[in-house]
Amino acid sequence: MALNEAWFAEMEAKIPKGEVRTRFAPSPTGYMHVGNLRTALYTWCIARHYNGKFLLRIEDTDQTRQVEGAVEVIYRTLRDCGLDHDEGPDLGGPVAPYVQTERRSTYLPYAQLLVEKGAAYYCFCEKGESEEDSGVFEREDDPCRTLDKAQVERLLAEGKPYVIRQRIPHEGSTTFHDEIFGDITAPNADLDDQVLIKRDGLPTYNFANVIDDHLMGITHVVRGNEYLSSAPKYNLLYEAFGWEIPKYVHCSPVMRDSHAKMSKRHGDPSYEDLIAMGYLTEAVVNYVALLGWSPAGEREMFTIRELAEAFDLQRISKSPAIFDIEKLTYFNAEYIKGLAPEKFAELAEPWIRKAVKNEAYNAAEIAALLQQRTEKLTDIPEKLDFFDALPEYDTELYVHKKSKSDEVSSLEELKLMAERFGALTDWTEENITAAMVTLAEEQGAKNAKVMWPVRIAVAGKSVTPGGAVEICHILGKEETLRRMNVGIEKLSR
RNA sequence: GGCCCGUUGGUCAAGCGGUUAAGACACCGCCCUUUCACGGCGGUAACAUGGGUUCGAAUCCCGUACGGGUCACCA
Repeated sequence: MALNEAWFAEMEAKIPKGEVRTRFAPSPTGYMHVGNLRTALYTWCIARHYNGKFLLRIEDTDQTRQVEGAVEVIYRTLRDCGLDHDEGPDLGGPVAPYVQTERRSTYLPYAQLLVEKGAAYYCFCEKGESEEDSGVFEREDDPCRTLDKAQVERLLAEGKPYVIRQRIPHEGSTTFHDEIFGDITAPNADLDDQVLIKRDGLPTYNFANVIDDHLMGITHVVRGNEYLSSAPKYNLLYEAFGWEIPKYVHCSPVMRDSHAKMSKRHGDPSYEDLIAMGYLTEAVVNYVALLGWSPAGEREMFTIRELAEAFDLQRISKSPAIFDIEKLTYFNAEYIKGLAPEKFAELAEPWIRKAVKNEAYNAAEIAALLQQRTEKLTDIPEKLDFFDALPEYDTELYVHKKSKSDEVSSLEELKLMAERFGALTDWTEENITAAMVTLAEEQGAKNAKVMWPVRIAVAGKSVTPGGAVEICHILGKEETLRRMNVGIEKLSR
């Protein structure tokens, strides 16, 4: 079959030049794991750092692994994280389409071109025939490797199913350069004649990637380092075509422990899972950026824009990083503390209302107590369980050495405070504070001697967000007095 | 098994021939404080291992061990 020179020229002509172009090229599996997110982030950072373009390409050449709604998860995650793309299936662009199955017709001609150049060959073997199953380590030559042109033409004419394989030299070695790992050399004899075009006519990942990266003008190929060992084969492909080799950036994986990567299979959280677990997007992105990359200074907190600005390929680490949810939690707490109070109140309200159904209790006021002591939004409800109903509690709680408080003294203080609270006409925090402080002063005691028992009485637990003043204020005068009387009764027994 | 890659405290990591081997999380202690937190201060804790090279090695070279990747018509 004759190759269409004009068509190749047309494809080449479309390739944008003179700018940094990176791409995030996920396979739509319906699950954006943390490692994926990090790869996307680094890829985006490179593009933004150099004022280049960031593209989204969907690699869906595996027909057996299509997942409903998977592409939406990708769009949603990228959007939520602020990883905006300049070109993609939804936006179009100069080198559209951006979905590999929609580009299916572009791969075969390139494979044929390779055959023409002698760098690939048709293989008519049955599936697996020329391939050993794992466990056998000696590879024999594919018999189709030596088929002559006439034989190939005849078999093709017969309509015999085929794949196209890359013809790897038996001799010599291939060296490629990786931005992170440096120069890596592998003996050609260890490389297999990988399939380029599958029996179903679609390209393999390895082939589609090279073709698309070239045709889309990708300058930096960022991906997981599981591709490190196939990189020599990509180089051979680029060289056979006479194309410029992009910069390779192979990132080491994000691990769940020292042995295994983060994975859905092990039940490790995806980006969306983390959000459901009460983590903030900004915290997740910031934390994930620091897994495998470190900034030049000592600063750790970065907005996504600052990450792009600070990003430097040289500072990506070679070794894998274990995902530590404790440190993520720390980042999250920092981000929560840094939120504008109104913003926090807005985010916290649904969680507050999970525990506090009584609308009389002001959510914004409760949020104010929570903000400085919340690590994850999901922690909120359990902190507030005492608002709707005073829990059963033991009078032991009234004993607190540091406050010089015990059951006997507490009974006294509660009685006196109940009286004074009862006399208050204006239930403001100032007045509540003043009432308690005055009593303490009169007794020549520390404020805690009064405040401790009051807080225990109104909350029924020793650990609460906020102190006696805030809680009493939110509960209101009536409920405060009622709870104090419950305490007085308990202590009188 | 071949090939490739990696290895600094429990974790993330700085370091790129001369450092008392940073910093952060976690942990522990102290201070602050109306609880718990927050915050402040301090502490415990590391160069996988054996050989070289060098006046000098966490940094360079080789071996070993351990871990990971890859060897699919999956990506």
